[in-house]
Amino acid sequence: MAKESFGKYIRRLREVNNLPLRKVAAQLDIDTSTLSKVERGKRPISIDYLKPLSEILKTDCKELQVRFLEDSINANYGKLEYLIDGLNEVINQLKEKK
Amino acid sequence: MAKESFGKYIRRLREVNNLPLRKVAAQLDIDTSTLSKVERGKRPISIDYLKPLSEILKTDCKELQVRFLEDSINANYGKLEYLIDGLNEVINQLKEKK
DNA sequence: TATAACTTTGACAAAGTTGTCCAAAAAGTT
DNA sequence: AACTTTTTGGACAACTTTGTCAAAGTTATA
Repeated sequence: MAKESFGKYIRRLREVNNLPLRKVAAQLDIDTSTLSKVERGKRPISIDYLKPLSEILKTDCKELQVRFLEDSINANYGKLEYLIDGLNEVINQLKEKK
Repeated sequence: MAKESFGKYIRRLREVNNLPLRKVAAQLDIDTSTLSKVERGKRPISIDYLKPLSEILKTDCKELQVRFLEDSINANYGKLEYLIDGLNEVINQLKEKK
């Protein structure tokens, strides 16, 4: 079964924390409607909001990034035939680089 | 040491094949100067050109995709703290999905 | 039901991207 | 050196993306 999307994930967290869109959006300094669209998958979130969002939603920053990447990579590179191989290679490069 | 960039890679292949920018660009149906910029890393290549490009340059389509991903993922997600973890997770998801 | 708070929708502006065109620069040839 | 071919640079138009605003729709509650 397919994993919960990024949007549904952050909506769920927001509801768990009993926060209205209004408050979360204000803390991120974006418009309520923008956040609403992100939650419903109508548009991607910008990468810079991930860190603050994880704090606002009191969630693991890593988990949030991982979920973001799942959506984003699939949207951007889903067409590629050799995506898995490419990702593995990228990981190898990144590990060497440290 | 850092790996050869995507641009340098396709330039090298083009030169090995003794093809001018003009010919490769024409086959891709893009402007010569666009391809020139891609080769010099002044702009990204659009994903749709990868397959035809691999044919024109007589190279392994997989290798080309992998090199493209290295550049592209680094450019788009390089900032993320947990990039490696995220990529691993994405790979797991993709493997399950098949 | 009336009211207030929350959420969604779509038109819009600003900024960023993608690719073209053409002139200038560089490299190769005779 | 003159000529031809290849490559580069930058201004431009078309398109896409990112986020805002305000009005309309929903939901919760008194």
